[in-house]
Amino acid sequence: MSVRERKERERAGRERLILATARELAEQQGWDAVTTRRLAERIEYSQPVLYSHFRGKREIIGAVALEGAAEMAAALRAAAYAADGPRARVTALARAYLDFAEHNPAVYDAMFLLDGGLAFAEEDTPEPLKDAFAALLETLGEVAGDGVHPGLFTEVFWAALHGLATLARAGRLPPEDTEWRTELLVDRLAMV
Amino acid sequence: MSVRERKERERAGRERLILATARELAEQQGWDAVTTRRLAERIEYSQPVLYSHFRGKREIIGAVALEGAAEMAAALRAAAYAADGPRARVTALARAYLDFAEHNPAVYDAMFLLDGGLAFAEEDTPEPLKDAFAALLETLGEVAGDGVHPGLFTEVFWAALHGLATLARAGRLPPEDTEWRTELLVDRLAMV
DNA sequence: ATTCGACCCTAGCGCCGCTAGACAAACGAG
DNA sequence: CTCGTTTGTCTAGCGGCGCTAGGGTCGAAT
Repeated sequence: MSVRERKERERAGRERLILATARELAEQQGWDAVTTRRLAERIEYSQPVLYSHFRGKREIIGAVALEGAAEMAAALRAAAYAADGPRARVTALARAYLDFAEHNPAVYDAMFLLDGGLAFAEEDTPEPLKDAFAALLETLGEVAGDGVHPGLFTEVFWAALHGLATLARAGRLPPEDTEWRTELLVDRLAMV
Repeated sequence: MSVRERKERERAGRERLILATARELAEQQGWDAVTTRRLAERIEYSQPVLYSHFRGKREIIGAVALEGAAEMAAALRAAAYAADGPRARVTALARAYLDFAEHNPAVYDAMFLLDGGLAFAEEDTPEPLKDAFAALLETLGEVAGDGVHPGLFTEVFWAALHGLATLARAGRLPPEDTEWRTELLVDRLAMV
């Protein structure tokens, strides 16, 4: 019986290794560089081993995205928790969101840009994704304003953050004004 | 002399054919389906012909993006022109933007999601891109609010629209509330 | 000790973006 | 009109991609 347990442990460890390696490679050289061959070589196994853990590359991206969602949720909650008052909380939340996107571009792409085969905005949405949205909702819900549905407000605020994050990272917005853009967004959207 | 002109005309026509075919294929089946082989087959030439017009697939995407930018600028101006008053203009602009993204997803992706090898927010940014931003600026500049730089405000508004467009299209936002999200965004961001 | 099954690897399929080199058609010079 | 030469296009192929079939190895259970 213990033999089987050891094997399961080893298998789980290898799965973590695959994901950590994929993520590292993606952050270093972009997702295009994450090929099944390179990934297999880095973990020192052959390609088919990857397919005994994941259906394919999509599913690997999806798994990294879920990891990232959990981390992002934690980062957002930490930032909001450390700030006093609704207004400061929203600002801290926005900064934390944009920081996460900037410092984990590959993970952010896995979550929101690439096709990780994940369901969104449906009942079978994976828990970490729902929880990341919930983390936004917790802070943003209290500044939605009278008569505005908190969920809807959170969606709009999130979309704005997402737009800023992706356009900035793609070089489509001048980098120096990030802070002012964030302030303007919070100023206008949050009813404080 | 007229021979050379005829050849140049034919060549330009073929280039338009390539772009139109690429765009059509992308809208029908997504950019992943736009392979140089398929594209060559559809235009009834061999693959290398493509490379006599464009450096590679990137440049084809970039060319489609520029076409799209010009179209989008025209659509935005038409919508803004047809509306009366700043507030109505902004709403019309936002709707036009989101409509364009929804009805031309492949072109929108070429412009903002994929790598078309284009420079943004720099002095050598291609004219159509600058003009599309200008079209936004024309309407949004007048509702930026006192003391807020119109360009910065336009960037923020644009980012919000971009976020709504991409998240909605990727199925990351429930589709039924699009109109309300747009209204909320305009309500809060525009100082009317 | 032998059987058996889980596990992993080698090899290969059909695709991709892209390019070298052969070849034909059209041109300009005599 | 003929004959190089240039221009244009095609066939064929390179290396790499995601993914999978099938065979061999090695440890566990009997």
